[in-house]
Amino acid sequence: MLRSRPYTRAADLLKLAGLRPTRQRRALARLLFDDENRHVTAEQLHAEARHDGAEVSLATVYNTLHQFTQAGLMREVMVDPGRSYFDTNTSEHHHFYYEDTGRLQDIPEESIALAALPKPPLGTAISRIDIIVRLSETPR
Amino acid sequence: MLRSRPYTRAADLLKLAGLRPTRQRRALARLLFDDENRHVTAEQLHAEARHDGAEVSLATVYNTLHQFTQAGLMREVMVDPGRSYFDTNTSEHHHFYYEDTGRLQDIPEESIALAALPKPPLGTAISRIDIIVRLSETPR
DNA sequence: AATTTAGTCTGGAACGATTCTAAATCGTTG
DNA sequence: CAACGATTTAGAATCGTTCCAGACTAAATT
Repeated sequence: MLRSRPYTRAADLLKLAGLRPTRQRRALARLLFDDENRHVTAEQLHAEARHDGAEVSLATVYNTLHQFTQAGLMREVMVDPGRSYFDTNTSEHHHFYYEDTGRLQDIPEESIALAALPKPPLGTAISRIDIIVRLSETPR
Repeated sequence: MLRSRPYTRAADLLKLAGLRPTRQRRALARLLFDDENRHVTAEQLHAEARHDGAEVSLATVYNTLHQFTQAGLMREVMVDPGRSYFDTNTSEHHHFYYEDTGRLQDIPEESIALAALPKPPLGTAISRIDIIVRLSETPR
């Protein structure tokens, strides 16, 4: 009776995205969407799922992250060459990136803004703007 | 006598950076610095050098790009997971990224600006801010 | 100019992240 | 519950990048 949070958002989102609610997708969706917003790499999520006793292969984690992203439930953030981060917050926002730890964190909406967005060159449209504020630990 | 541009900036920059002007470094420096600013991947630069008849290994291209970057002659730009771009423009500026072609282009200084930069979280300092404006081709 | 020395370059092996593949399994529908 | 198509999987394959040990070369020393 400790199932504090039965099938909440996770299940609904799968249905909404038109993805079959398989055991693996349900487990991952629960980890990703049941609580607050998350920033994960495939490896991290895989480890976490495994740790929870969910049997999911790494390949499936990759597949699933891409499917969720394509369905608009997540987005990919590029901060590190050779490592992909996925973010469950799909609203317009930007990121702090802790260079030493590799942690990613949303920047509060109000504390950053573009003064002027550039005109896209002819024949193109802006598909997205990413602002990454890279942080380094201050030596004390 | 068509050597229109003898040893110009390239050689000086090597000296300035305290790097031995080896055959390979001179060839790469010439490609990178003798004309206007450039955005390249290691593979691209390698192909270009080879095409010019310069015998340089891919490993050396990587080493050299990193050395130039460490010396402050270039900077790395992260736009694509699993592919590193290097930019010869080290002044503060931001980028357009053509998603379909993978091309990178500077955004004119005036046409973009941050209204407010966010306060770095306690114990950290901002080491750099990157703005990537992602472009997609407009279907006509 | 020949020798030494230290920095540099190289091919190929190694690596980590990601994608692919073909066979096994599962969810859904009738 | 049969049967079909979607999904999952382990393992191989691929990609960009880094590492390594030996060969090479620019610069300093004779």
